[in-house]
Amino acid sequence: MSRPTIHDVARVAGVSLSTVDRVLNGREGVKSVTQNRVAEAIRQLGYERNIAAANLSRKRRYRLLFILPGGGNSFMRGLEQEIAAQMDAWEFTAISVTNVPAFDDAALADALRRVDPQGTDGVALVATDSAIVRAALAELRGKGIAAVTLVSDLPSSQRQRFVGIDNVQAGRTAASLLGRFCRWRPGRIALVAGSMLVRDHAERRLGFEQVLRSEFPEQEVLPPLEGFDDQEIVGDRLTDMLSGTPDVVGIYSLGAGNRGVARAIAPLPAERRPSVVVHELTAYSREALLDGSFDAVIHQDRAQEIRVAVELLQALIDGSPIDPDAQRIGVEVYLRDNLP
Amino acid sequence: MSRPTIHDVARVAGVSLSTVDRVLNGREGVKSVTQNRVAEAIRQLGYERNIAAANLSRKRRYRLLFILPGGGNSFMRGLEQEIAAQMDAWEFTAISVTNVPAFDDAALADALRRVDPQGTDGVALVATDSAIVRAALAELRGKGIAAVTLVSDLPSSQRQRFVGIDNVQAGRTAASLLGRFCRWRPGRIALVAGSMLVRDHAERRLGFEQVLRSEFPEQEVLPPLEGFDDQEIVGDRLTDMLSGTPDVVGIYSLGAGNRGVARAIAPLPAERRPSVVVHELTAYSREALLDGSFDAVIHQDRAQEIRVAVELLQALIDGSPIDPDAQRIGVEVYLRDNLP
DNA sequence: AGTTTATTGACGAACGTACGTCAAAAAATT
DNA sequence: AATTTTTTGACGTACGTTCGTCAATAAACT
Repeated sequence: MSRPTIHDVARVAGVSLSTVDRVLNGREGVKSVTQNRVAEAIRQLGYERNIAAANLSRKRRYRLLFILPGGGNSFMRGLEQEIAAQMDAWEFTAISVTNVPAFDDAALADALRRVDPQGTDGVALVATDSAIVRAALAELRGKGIAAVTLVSDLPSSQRQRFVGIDNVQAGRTAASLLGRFCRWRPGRIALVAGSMLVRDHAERRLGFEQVLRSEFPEQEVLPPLEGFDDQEIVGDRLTDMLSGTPDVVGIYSLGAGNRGVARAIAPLPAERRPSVVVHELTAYSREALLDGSFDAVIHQDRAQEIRVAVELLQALIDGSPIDPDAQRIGVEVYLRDNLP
Repeated sequence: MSRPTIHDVARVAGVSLSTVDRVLNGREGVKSVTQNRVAEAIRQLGYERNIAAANLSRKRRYRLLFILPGGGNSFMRGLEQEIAAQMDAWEFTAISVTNVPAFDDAALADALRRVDPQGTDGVALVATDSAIVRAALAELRGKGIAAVTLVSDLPSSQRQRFVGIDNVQAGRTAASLLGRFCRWRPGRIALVAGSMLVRDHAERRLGFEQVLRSEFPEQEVLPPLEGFDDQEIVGDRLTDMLSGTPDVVGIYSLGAGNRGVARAIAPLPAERRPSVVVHELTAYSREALLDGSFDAVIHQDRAQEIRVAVELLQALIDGSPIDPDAQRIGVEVYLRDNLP
């Protein structure tokens, strides 16, 4: 009736509890014939480890470290809050957070080198793309510490996984929306980026232009306006552009600086108002959706990103199997009417 | 360093383990002064129950029953698969599934009455709106069995919670999308429903018309076409309508019958093709998004619905507190480019 | 003071697993 | 056959909680 236990496995395999335990936990000193007997009993009974009991017994503590960019980036601060909020939902897991200056690869590499191998089992970091970070990451992994990248990936490094959205897909989705919003309205489309030096932004732009070119070839995309994720700069430059280019019917803002976008379009008369798609659902972008300044927001679920990162690190530390589906972070679309 | 246990609580409160246990589990026979002392110690230490250990000890088994409409409804079959898939992810929980004929309130009421009060702790049902179902539900609850409605609600009944999307919000979202897709293209909008007797459909229509009337008043909505969730009927009636009404620029299909919608629009020349928004992401609607027949799909996450239903029932059975946020099922929007 | 009742404590077994120690048995080596 | 090595078993303790029993104490009644 109830789930089989190691006792049942031992009985069926005709061995002692100790032997089952040795097999189960990969300890040495068991003949392969016996191992097979045990494995067969497990298969036959459909035995599954009771993870709760196992953790209870070994009193395992996963000690994880999150390394996030500091500064006023509201997305990162949101992530931090999310970690704090989930902190005590994780049994057997202690999470600490370190801040490093944003876009500073040397500081990040330094932080990685400083990680205490005795007191840390796994690290999640928001990567800055650079050779010294790759080197520091390799060093970290050499000490036997698990590592995943979060939000921003670092390909061809020693990081074991990446947790975050597919930014090309995000850009494609924005194009898919904006293309449809503006399909029957002649005009051009403006792109507001933070900086093309940031990997995420470059990928989003790529995806956006892919789809717009192939599916909405009648729509012209203006060259991207760099706003360095600063609302002042975004506001000023976009205001400039809009006054010089009266036929803008759509705006895609693929970085931060949502306030700047809102400020630039506010003075426009209703009939000239372009359709606007931005990134990240926050208190501000939410308001802007509700009052009609923005049409859609592309979002990534921070809570889920943290959850997945923690679960992934736990699995990597244990060497237990990983479900590739469960790791996916979806590109979410919010309009005024399906806000959570 | 590690989390406090009941031992710590007992020590700090200056009482025995038994007393802490009695307070924690709401057993009687503890003076309220002592209760307060214990409560204070808990607060002071930030003690949190170790649920794994608790469940391990009490070897609790939640025995849950899901009652779903039978038949070929692919959404319901998907739910069933989801239950099967999650089955062994739930420790201490045994789930069984019963099918009843769809839209048959007598059969549903009968199934509810047949529930074995000894072998069942909680029930999740897809409700059919009817008085006899309400009566059967009240009877069930009278036997001390927890009950939640799933996907389709039954307001003002004894059901303790509802798990599913807000269908008014779903309709609003569809209108928000379709309104924007068709904003600069003169024409009318067609509505394809299953039947207005079904609560979900009625709510979706309500939300759709709310938003379209208020935000896109220039767009005219045609009276809804009833397709009874049958692709043949939907296909035929929609084909008819489209030939008689050449200025249809948007279609919202708020029930099943997606294949019928696709069939009706297939023969139209590209420039007359309307924007199409439908419900539920399935293998078919996915294909239709990819080949451009459909523009957007409004979706509800079946896996999450099952997960929430199970967790909710567990909490209701235990009488433990319920996090209202965690129960929410979001109205998801999928385009060709953010498909999972 | 004596009696009843309410409250508290002490204890032990159980849940399923981990892990360490020591001895017994089996196998492999001289 | 004697010895060493490998493999296995037996057993105990621990993890944090639940739950039941029984005794001890405190408080509330005659």
